Amino acid sequence: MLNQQTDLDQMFHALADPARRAMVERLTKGPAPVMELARPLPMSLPAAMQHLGVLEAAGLVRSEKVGRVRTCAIESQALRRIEQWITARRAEWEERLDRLDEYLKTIDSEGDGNDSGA
Amino acid sequence: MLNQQTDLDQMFHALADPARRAMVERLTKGPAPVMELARPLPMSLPAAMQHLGVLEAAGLVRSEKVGRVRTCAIESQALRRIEQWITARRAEWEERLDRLDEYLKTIDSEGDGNDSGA
DNA sequence: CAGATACTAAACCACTTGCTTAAGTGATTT
DNA sequence: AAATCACTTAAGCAAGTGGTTTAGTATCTG
Repeated sequence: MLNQQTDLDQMFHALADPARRAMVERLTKGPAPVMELARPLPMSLPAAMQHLGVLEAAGLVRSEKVGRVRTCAIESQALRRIEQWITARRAEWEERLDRLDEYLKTIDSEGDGNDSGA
Repeated sequence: MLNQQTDLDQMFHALADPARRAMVERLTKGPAPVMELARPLPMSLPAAMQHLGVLEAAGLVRSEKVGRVRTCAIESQALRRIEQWITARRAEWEERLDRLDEYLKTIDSEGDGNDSGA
């Protein structure tokens, strides 16, 4: 529970790369071996493996090796964590706008038609 | 519409740093001058300015200079863009689980009451 | 068992990040 | 006008990133 900060760091960082987002997008359609994740990417297999490592370290993907094939799958809870952070910010933001709106209405009905602007 | 890829890269990257997320969190409470965003951070003012630059480049924050004070505010549409990407992935993922569930039910009712479970 | 397959590990290198300090600019206060 | 304030720019540097190639390790296949 302590280092949620670092968790978010890693998750956002992991998603800040098109190759890694492509992997995540592929994995939302179902599990896949490393080979299949790497094939469409314009880079060598070791490079793709490093990206996969970043996704796993961030907790966005989990994988298991059976025989010589490592099968990867998405960890949906991690995505939810990011979603929550963003939703919280938006909620705060929208609540603020609501309060501002209330305040403006208060001012509007406070005095008579006195124009104190400018 | 073209470089949405790059947009997402920049937005996720911008949020992958605790100093920058702190700035965003502060700004969801309302606009603030650079000074106020920089003060709580454990770094020099120029360093904080660079973080702010990353947020602006990503379109998450907009700012305007009046006199010698630059006032910053959040750009809520950008947050919504990220939220949409994540929500889309989760929707895809959950839809897949639903389909899988349907499929399993199909198999289950295919034969008679044969218990094939563990 | 020879050879192909699917990763995995290691060494390396160009480039970018994330700070720093020092100096500069234009507004505002005294 | 002089001093202060709130940035802004620039130069520089240690550390990290994102790729490469090369070589190695277990599987499978014939």
